[in-house]
Amino acid sequence: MTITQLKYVMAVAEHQNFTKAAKKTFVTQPTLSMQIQKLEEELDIQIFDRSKKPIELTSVGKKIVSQARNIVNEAERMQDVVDQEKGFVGGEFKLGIIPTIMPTLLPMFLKAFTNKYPKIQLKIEELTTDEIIKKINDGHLDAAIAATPLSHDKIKERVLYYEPFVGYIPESHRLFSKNKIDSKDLDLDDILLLEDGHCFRDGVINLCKASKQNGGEAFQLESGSFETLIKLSNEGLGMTLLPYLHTLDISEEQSKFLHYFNEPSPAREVSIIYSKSELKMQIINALYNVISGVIRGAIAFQDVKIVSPTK
Amino acid sequence: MTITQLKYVMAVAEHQNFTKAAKKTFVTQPTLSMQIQKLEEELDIQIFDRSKKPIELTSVGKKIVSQARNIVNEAERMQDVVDQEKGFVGGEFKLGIIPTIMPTLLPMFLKAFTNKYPKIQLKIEELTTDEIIKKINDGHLDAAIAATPLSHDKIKERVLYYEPFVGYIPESHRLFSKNKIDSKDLDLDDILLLEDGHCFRDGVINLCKASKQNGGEAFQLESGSFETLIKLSNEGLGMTLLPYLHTLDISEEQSKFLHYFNEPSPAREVSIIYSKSELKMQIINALYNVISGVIRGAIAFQDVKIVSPTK
DNA sequence: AAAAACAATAGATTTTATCGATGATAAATT
DNA sequence: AATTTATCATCGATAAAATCTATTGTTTTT
Repeated sequence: MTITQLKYVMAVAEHQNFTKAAKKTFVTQPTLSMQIQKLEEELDIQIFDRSKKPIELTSVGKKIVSQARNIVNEAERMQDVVDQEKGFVGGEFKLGIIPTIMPTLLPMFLKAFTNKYPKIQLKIEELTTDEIIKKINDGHLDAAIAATPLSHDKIKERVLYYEPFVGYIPESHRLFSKNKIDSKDLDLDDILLLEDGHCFRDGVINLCKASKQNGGEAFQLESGSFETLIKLSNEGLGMTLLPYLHTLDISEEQSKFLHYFNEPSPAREVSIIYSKSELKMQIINALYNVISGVIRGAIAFQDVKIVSPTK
Repeated sequence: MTITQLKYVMAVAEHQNFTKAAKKTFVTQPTLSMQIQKLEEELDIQIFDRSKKPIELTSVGKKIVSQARNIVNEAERMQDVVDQEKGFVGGEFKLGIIPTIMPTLLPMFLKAFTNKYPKIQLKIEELTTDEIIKKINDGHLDAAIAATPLSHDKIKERVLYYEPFVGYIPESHRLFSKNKIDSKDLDLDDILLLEDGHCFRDGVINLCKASKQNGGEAFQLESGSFETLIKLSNEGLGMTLLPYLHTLDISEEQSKFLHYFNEPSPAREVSIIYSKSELKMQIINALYNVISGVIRGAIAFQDVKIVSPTK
């Protein structure tokens, strides 16, 4: 059994196709066939069911792939051990970020980060929480920034900051006169929400449900971005809730519509999350340090009440 | 990097000698030299310091060997995965657990274990340390979980975790005002103990005796379970000491009576123990891996001072 | 029925691992 | 101080392996 064979098995398992897997691993298809056959022979067990079309893992095969991932992960960590000694932090690092965090957080830390760690090539992808969890588990992402807690047993979470919710309330709204608002004031019926799939939407719904017993009413309006929500709100179609960092680049004249919550303010917990296998921990630590550094200057500490980001 | 190379490195590290390591790995010495050089070249780092006269590991070398062991261990588990499927690992396995570990540890790992190894039928028995030793020696137990070190010459021990002692101190007690306690503060006269026969009792007694010279005074009160000790303590009859895992399911209101020790905290060493004959090692390894896995998430690493569990 | 897709096989080639022999160096012994 | 011994590195040869190209045999799609 060689590490190479294990990588081949993982590639074929992933692509369900020898030819494609061969391209990905930069060898020819017969090489994959041979090496995988050799491994199957050595273990004396069938990893793939080649009668199925597309090719499938046998039940043992799934366990073998899972164990192969363990081995390969540990093997890759060897390079980390060496890098650590050399003080070298670099290489490619794939980071996922959920859409409601991406546009505000990324510009805050990206420049500082690439400055401090010029040898790290960050590949950043905007993904939903569900996609992130999948990609972290299969190794297509090294880490991600998302709203937590997710309490997912294969994923570790490290809290970066707590981001309060802020109300954006047009003059026409019943709550406009209140200086500070309270979660008890909220009513799902007149809050503009993001489209389904955003965990921030789920957070808002959880927040409203926590105080009142709302049924499953249809929501009036939904949109894909906070910018649109603000415009709709300006049209008098209802209030909306924004994550705090989004309120920082709202224009002077519109900022009078911002209404903060009484403490403890509802907030989302934002964490850097990564696989339990703890690969590339130096880079994750570097990200953690840089991000929590810039945030320290942007979000004043306050008493918050965390809102769950899941349905 | 190949698994073979890692095994070579481990062998040389162990024997501090290429020639002997070569014999153990059934290859010639030049093979070892070459392969280890190749690995050093690939990682671009020196693993061994060949100027030292028995050859020595460099400081990175030590870390590399440790990581190599991780990789090789995971690689060897691949065979377990296959064996399990073939029914090689399975059947009955008799595990003994001492009473002060059973109720907290068992629920933590049992489900995960039977899930991962459905073909193993665990038969678990609650036994005292003395009974366990007897039953391991005569083959009535395959392994057991107990407080160590026992230094029993026919029994092997493999440490699972270190479990700190935690003080449970009622308001009426002289130590209640101290935030963190110290073993020097302890006085056997006002500590509630388990009944004779529990090694945790002996651990506590050893801990107290280590700091003060107590005579053989009669102890005020004894009980068979921590739950009772806590109740007695709440009645103001004295403080007691609990193993850390027991404190995890203490009610919110009572948790204010918990007082942790200053580091290095006294702790018991908990190990899986088994006969030197090393039968059914795959299952023992499986238990070790699953348990140390769940514990890693439950007990934060800290500096501890091991308390002997024997009279 | 023909074409396309896909994995297995065969044979050739390159690469790699290992071996035996030897050389270099440092410690141990005489 | 000279010699022997122990120990690791190096060299060239060889056996083993991994990989490649070309091809065959199925199965699926058109």
